[in-house]
Amino acid sequence: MSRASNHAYAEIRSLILSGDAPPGTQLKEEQLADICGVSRTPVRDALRRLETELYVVRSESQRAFVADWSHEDVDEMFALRGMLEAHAAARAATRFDRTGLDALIAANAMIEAAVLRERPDIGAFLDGNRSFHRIIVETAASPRLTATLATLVEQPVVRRTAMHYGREQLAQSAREHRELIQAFEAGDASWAQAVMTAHIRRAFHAFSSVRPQDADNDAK
Amino acid sequence: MSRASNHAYAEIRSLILSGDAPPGTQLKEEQLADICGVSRTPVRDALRRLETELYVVRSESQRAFVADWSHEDVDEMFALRGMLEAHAAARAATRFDRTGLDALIAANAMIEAAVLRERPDIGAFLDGNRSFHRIIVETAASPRLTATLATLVEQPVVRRTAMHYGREQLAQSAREHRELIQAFEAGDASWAQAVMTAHIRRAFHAFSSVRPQDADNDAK
DNA sequence: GGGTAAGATATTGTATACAAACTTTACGTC
DNA sequence: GACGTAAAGTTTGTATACAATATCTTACCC
Repeated sequence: MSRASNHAYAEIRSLILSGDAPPGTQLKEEQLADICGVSRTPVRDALRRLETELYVVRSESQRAFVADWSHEDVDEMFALRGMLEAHAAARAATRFDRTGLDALIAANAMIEAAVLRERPDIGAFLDGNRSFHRIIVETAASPRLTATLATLVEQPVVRRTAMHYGREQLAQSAREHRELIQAFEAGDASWAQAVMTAHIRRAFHAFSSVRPQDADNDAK
Repeated sequence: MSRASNHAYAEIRSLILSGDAPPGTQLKEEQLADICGVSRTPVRDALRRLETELYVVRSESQRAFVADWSHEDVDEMFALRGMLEAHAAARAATRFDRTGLDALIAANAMIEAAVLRERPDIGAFLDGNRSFHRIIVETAASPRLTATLATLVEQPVVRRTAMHYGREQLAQSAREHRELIQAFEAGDASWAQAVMTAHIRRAFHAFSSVRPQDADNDAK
């Protein structure tokens, strides 16, 4: 996809993630076109993409709205992601080479450095985390799996979770990554799969323990 | 999506499934617009949809081609579908009511009737099979799961598999459905999940045993 | 006063024209 | 003859105008 289309996608997505367009907000094509400085055509493309990623839902009459993720939705998303990422980890375990492992180790080093600061750097943590998981999914070498996981992007949720992680929870995340790396180095698919399942499951419970009023503050 | 858009989607999809547009064929927007009798705009929408469903792939320069499903791709797709449908079965097991179960029983009765004819009716088998699985996914009541499975449509593959099923294999399918119904009636999530996993796994192996030259004949 | 229908307004869907990008071809140079 | 480059042709991307459809407003009838 091209320049205008990507730009519209990024812009609208950030409207949603920043909270400027809270759940339930109607997304009108013309209005978005104005905001993004492009015509309606690329906006429509962007909305379709955001729709498959479930950031946007459509009414019966095809009007677009910012999706409202209920607790149950989040639960289901974590369950699906857990299954699929664990599967990715299992496949990746038999496919990693030294280069890939080193990249993984580098990503986790970045995460650990972010955690060890006086005041943990959430932005750097998230960047490292994203890299770490992306490397695993890519190593799994299954285009279908990659495409499927792409429609389950949960960055807003991960972000909200990480914002409320204490240093200890962030550090625990990095430790779990270390164990994953061990499993990959051993080429042990079952081990990798189990650790990943637990890793995502723990993140879910960390998310669930965030009280709604705290989460709301993210948007402000 | 609206009339023209849906029409283009259905038309292009059938071009691919019928074999008129074999894997690797370039899909040019203008040419498709002519065939479908609509303008390029709805064709573009349709191509985007087919792209997320992996019927269509794009070159680096955004040109669209009919996807070529390697044996490995099919393997992966069955693995993903197996995981997700088994998960759906587990969720559905705790959610079925009498109405839903009766619908399931009716769908399987249709399948068994199709199998018992002198010459098994593959079309009716496929219709019943589709209903059966759809009821389960709907009962699982997870919009995300439904959306995810929708991007893993494998009707071409199921079709090819069923075409080469003997009567015994078709009957075995129906028996597995019966066991699924038992698991649902017992409300036993683990049981339902295990039976569904085996059901899909067996289908994969039935598919794999179809020799490529036989499969090619389907298109003719 | 409430409900309904008709008109007005707002929003999305489609077609078409033009712009940008990529591919191919043909020509010139080494 | 091979390689590089530029120009022509092909294909996709974007903008805009118009059509269809949904939603809202208002006025009228009961």
